[in-house]
Amino acid sequence: MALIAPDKENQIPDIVIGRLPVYLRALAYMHQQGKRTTSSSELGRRLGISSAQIRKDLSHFGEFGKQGTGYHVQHLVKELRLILKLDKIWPVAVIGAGFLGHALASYNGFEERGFQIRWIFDTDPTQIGKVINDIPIQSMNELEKTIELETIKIALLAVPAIHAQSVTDRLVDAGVEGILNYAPINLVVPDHVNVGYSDPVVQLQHMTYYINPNEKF
Amino acid sequence: MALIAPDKENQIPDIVIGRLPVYLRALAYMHQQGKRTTSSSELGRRLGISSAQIRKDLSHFGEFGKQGTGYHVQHLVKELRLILKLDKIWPVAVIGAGFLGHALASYNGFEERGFQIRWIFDTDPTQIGKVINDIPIQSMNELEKTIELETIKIALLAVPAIHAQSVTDRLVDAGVEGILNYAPINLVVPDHVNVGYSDPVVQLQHMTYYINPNEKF
DNA sequence: TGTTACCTGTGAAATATTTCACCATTCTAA
DNA sequence: TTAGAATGGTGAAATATTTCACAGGTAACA
Repeated sequence: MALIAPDKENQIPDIVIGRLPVYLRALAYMHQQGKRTTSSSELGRRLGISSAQIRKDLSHFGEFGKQGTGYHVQHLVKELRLILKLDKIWPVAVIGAGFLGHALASYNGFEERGFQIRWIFDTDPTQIGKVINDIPIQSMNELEKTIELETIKIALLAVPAIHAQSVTDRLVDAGVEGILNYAPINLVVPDHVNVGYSDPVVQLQHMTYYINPNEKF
Repeated sequence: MALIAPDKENQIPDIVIGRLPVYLRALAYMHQQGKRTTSSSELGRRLGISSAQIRKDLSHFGEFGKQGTGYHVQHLVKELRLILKLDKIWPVAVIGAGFLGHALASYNGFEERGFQIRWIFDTDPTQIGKVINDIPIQSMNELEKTIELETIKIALLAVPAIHAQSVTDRLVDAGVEGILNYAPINLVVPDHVNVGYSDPVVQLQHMTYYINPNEKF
């Protein structure tokens, strides 16, 4: 008599989810270039990934290709956007209006890929009220109130490392569920909150392992 | 008679290398806080990683801890810096002097972690000659000449996506071996060149898979 | 000194991920 | 109509990565 797993884990590996946005980016680019169809091998060549991996990844979500032909680019773009819940625009808050917060708020590449920066917060009284890319900088005093009122789910965290954890705690308490952290520090958050990290130094230090420095320095 | 592998692969997994900078960052932080010793379990708790993984990772490079006691923070920091070749400062070039290039060049957190921004390049004639954080913006016409003369090995790529691949080709031809790419596009490079990617949208799209949008938008 | 609570480093086991290899299908062109 | 080349989906096999679990070793303290 076989024992049946009561709650068969059938969830898709996170590592697979993490590749989907990369596929989407490449496919959207192809679409923009006027390309109608592509194949797992062509996509793999562009991304430096094996074709089998791409097919296997996509197979978790359905059958999107056609044997002999490949994938219809526009269709696959549409499907990936649905899977990643990008059929609506996600409103996003930027926390911190330093150089980096300014650069993020000024970047116009978010919207066509599913996001819109709608709020900017800072503590500096001399910054508050200034406008970046049509968005007025708000006081951090209004953080919780605004997050709850607007049900903001995603924030870009561009504050000094020393304040990153305390601001994170405030964001989480107010209901934020996704944080992209630019401060060079690890954040502690509850399980239901997703954190992404962007620390250029971490990435550079990863590279230096493989590079031989020259004698000059 | 045993067949002996002629070229036994004994290299350390890249995924392990990728975690070392994160360990280093946390340890340097502890050191700054005045902490003398730590343990794999404490470090793991902070980073959301199992203690076994940390011990296993470090074991690839030697024995740095002491049973019953744990790790001497300052010592482990020193060892990790050696492993990652951070005992000297790596000079770095920023390509592109837009908002992002400006933010990168203005950031003062590089130096204490092993890097120094020393050059900034842009095509815009009205930008050339301007100074950011003591560094004058140079013309892209001087790119190859400067890279070769100074033997620049690492570059931060902050140019529009449309130019990213062609600039990359120039960097690689001139001798750059590590590129941190901020443009939302995949780069094709030879095997010996290391590329890191930083695209906030890719990270946000990864998160949205796990977050339920609210009804408001 | 004896006892207890902690630690590391590490083989072995358990999982997770990637790759292989092949069938069925599609398209092209002779 | 048929042959040949290309392609997706997918179990099975191969690899890679993580976790387990325990033999020492250390420190603190009664």
